[in-house]
Amino acid sequence: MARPKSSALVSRDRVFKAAAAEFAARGYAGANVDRIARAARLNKAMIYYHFSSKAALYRAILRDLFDAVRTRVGEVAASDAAPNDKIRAYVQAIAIEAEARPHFPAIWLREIAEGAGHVDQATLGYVRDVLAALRGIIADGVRAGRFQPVHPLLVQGGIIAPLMFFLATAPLRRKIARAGVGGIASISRDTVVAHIQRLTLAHLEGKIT
Amino acid sequence: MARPKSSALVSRDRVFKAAAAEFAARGYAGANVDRIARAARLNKAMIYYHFSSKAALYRAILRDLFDAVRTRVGEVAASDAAPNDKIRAYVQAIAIEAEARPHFPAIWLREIAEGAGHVDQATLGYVRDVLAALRGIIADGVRAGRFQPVHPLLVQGGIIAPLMFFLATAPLRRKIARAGVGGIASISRDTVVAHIQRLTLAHLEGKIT
DNA sequence: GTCTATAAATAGATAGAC
DNA sequence: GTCTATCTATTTATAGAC
Repeated sequence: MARPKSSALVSRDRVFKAAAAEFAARGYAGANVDRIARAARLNKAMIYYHFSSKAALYRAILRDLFDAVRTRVGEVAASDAAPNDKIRAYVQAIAIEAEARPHFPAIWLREIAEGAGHVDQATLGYVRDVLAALRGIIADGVRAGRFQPVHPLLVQGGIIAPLMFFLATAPLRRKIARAGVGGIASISRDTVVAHIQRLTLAHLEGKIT
Repeated sequence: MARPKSSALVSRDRVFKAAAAEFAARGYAGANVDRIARAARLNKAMIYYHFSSKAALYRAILRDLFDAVRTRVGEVAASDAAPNDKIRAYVQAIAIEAEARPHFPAIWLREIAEGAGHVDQATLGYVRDVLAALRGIIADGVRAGRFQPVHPLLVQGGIIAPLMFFLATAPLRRKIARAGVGGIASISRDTVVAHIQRLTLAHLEGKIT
């Protein structure tokens, strides 16, 4: 069983999860520590017992998020798959970590909007590692004569921006669909991931004029 | 000269501009009415004189933004250009309106993150019109035998998400570049727009497997 | 139209008991 | 580890003078 020995872990984890949802829904400034406490079925003081401040709590969530992506993306880059399969896996890796964290898309979008204002040095390092992994995959493909030498950030933006857009709007699209507007919700996660994989590979393989 | 007759217009406009910058930088909840007033070289009471509340001020900014896109995109759809040129012009239209409003990308990203929580009925109508214009352009292309019948929202997400990502991160990328990391800032607005135009057309023309 | 002063509510953080 | 009570600062919004 994954049951922690100490109840401290349970309570800390409850704070973490509740805070992630609150920050995603309302942003850093809009998040309310009291509301986080209520959602975690605890009181405000417990939040400051586990985390030193609202800002530190938010930074912990950011670190977890980018560390997870860094780890999984690093595994993809280190594998011995072919470059085009690595790109497919790279897109999947980000989608998987995003799905494991419902707060991921909204928080990511907000940090972009904010110029990464809450990102600390550790997290910034993770972001750099992610970009370095992608750069490595592209370089391999170029060496193998399969990819064009395109700018990694252009590739990264083409992957993560639409992916986060579709994941973040999924709840809204379902709501609109329920309100009677047909068709808008009928784009599944798999459709989007497959589409982004194809588009990214077409770009890298120079199939786009 | 475009000089307004009454100074009221000048002051209202100063509030509007200062508020747009504040909302973009800090989000709705993080925005501070006093700071908006200082930036507008006015006092807080003047904001409530021109706009009835912080929420109403924000909604006015949202409406202006989506109305501008709706108008320009509507002109593109109504023109007699070929479908592929209309798609290029559609991408350009959004880029142009975004550049005319430095606050556009950040506010758009935040609204997506928030599930369009501040979007009122009027603004929602503008969003629908934008999507309808794109749907029309695609339908024309399909009738002319030039486009595949792809989902308009998939196209829209593929255009606007990366576009807003690159526009929103431009200041941050410049900052990182100044701090010594080379290469990251070297993606220009024109490069991004051209890239998105090509990718979108490749998608619509079925050039992607 | 523009300002100062202030009301009223909210929210981050801490003290201290258990 | 967990709680209640509270301090303190901030912030939206308004009253009322000029």
